[in-house]
Parts: sequence; C-alpha cells; structure tokens
Amino acid sequence: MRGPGQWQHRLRRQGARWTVPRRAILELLSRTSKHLSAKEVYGSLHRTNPGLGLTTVYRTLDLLVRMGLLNKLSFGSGESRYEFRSTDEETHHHHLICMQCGKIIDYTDFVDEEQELVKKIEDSLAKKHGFKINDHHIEFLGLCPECRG
Amino acid sequence: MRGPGQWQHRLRRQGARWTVPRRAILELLSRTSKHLSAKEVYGSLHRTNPGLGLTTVYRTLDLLVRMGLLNKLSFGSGESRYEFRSTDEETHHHHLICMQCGKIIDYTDFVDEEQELVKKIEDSLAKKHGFKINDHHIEFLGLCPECRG
DNA sequence: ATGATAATGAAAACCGTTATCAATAATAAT
DNA sequence: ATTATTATTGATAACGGTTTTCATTATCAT
Repeated sequence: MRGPGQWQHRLRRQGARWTVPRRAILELLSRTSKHLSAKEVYGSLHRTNPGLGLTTVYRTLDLLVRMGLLNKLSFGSGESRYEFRSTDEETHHHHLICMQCGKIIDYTDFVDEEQELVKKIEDSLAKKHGFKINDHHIEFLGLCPECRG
Repeated sequence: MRGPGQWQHRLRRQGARWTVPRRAILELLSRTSKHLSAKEVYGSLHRTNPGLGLTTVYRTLDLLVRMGLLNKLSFGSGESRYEFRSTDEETHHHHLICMQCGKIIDYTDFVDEEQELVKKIEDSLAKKHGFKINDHHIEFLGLCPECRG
C-alpha cells in the first residue's frame, strides 16, 4: 500500500510540494535495499533525471528524513547514508558492518528479545536522566568473509 | 595501574615513539569522562602545550585508536569524538544522546542482560554471514530535560 | 655523541555538506 | 484556464572537519 500516493499526502500535509526530484528519490530508495549516500543517489538518478542537481539531492534527502520517510545513517566513514523507512513493525532491523570495506548488512536476529531489553533500558534511562527517548541504534562491527582474508 | 608507563610500553611494542603530544593527549583523555572532538582536544592542550598543532592532534588521535588506547565515536554530527578506552570490563558502556544539543551520557544499565543478548546475536550473525565480529555499539537517541522544554 | 628515521607543524588540499541567489515550477486564487 | 504567490530548484561559492604535503625537529638505537 505504500507508494507515491501515500508519500504525496504525507508531504502535502506538512506543507511541502510534490515535485519530480522528491518522487524520483523516494522511488529509488523504496525500490532498493541498499543504504545509499547522497552522491550515490545523484549518480543513480542522473541517467533518468539529467537536470537533477546534487544540491537538490542533499536538500531532498534532508527533507524526507524530517518528514519521516527516510532514515539517515552515519557510520564513521564521513558520509551519511539513507534508507527507506518502512511503516510496518516487521522491518525493524539493525546493522552489521564490515570495518574494512564498509559493507552493510541489515539483520533482524533476536528482535523480540532485543525489543524487550531495549524497553527496559529506555525506561531506566528515561527515569534516571529525564530524557524523552525516541529511537535506538545497534550496530555490530567486524570483518566480512572477503576482508578476513 | 593504567598510566604513562603502560601506554609507553604499548606504543613502543608497536614501533611507535613516546612523544610529548602523545603523552599529553593520553593524559587529557584519561582524566576526563567527556567525549572530546579533535578541536576540543587541541583547545584544551593549547595552554599547556603552546606549540602543539591541530594536525598532530588528528594524527595522534588516529594513532591511539589504532593502538587500542582510545575509542572513536561518530554520532551523526559531522565531527568525530574520542574517549579513553579502559582495559577493565567494568567500564563497558553505551551512549544516550540528545538529538537536539548533542549531550552524551554514558550508561551501564542492564549490561549483563545486554552482554548475554549481544553474544547470541554475534554468534548468529557470525555464522550466518561469515563475519568475524569485533565490537558493537548501542545508542539511544532522545531529548534531554533542557531540550524537551 | 651521532646517525637514522619517525614525528611534528604550517599550509594547502580534500571531501561531504550547506548557504546564496536568480530562475523555475507547483499550487492557490481569480 | 490564467495569473499570482511562493516553494523549489540548480549552479556556484562557501564552509567545516579531516588529510596530505613537505621541510624541520625530536626520538631512539648505535
């Protein structure tokens, strides 16, 4: 059910216009399971949208994150990466990252136990430090089969 | 027992020299519980070490991370931050971060249960994806009391 | 002490990202 | 439909954190 119609409504509801670059970027990211950088998004869309500028890609990615349609990921490599943000709970996942080549794998192992523990920690931290906690990230770092040599 | 002597040995063992900037940076970071950026390290040491250059700070931080004496942290704010890496298990912790002002709080809540779950996930991921897993990060994101308003 | 060479500091280069601004396109009003 | 309003766009320049370059200096083995 997710698709252009839904996205358009979401944008309009928040006072943003439904434009060609926004649609193109959403369609690209919703179709791939990869975690793309701004440059990669720009590169991927350059064929089909020759006029598109890199500045617009940055602005659009930023907007779509604020609108809740994308997640922005920053592993320590300098550049930010973006992934489509699905609405259903089913897709809750975290990341396994190769420290050498930067490969990213989405995983969902033990999500139920994770949610349970996360809930406990969140409550504890919220009470102890007065935070309103909105999200959490978990990442495992290691060497992928190719990079272990 | 941790201290200059230990650090010096560690560096020498890996073929690095024991220099004034390296000692100064290690002492600074081992004495603070803060997570400092390169610029902040530079700023903190400028009084006592007027000759120290920012380039050296960057290089030294990088070296000490490779030597296993510091942890490099990258939350999404563009700059990297560094924390002293203690040897004992006691200090295993993760981070609670304010999305608005960037405040960082080290927490150790439910570490035992976390370690247990982490172990299970690591084994599962290692087997499934052929990774050699070395580390993991967990972070909770939210708004601190000041920023919730 | 001395020589070999790793480490340093200043400046310039680099790279991802953001600000500027005139031109354009999307929406609201007519 | 047409026009007016205003958000969005794209090119360029600017920005901030980090890295590279290279001549000088400091550390360490001899």
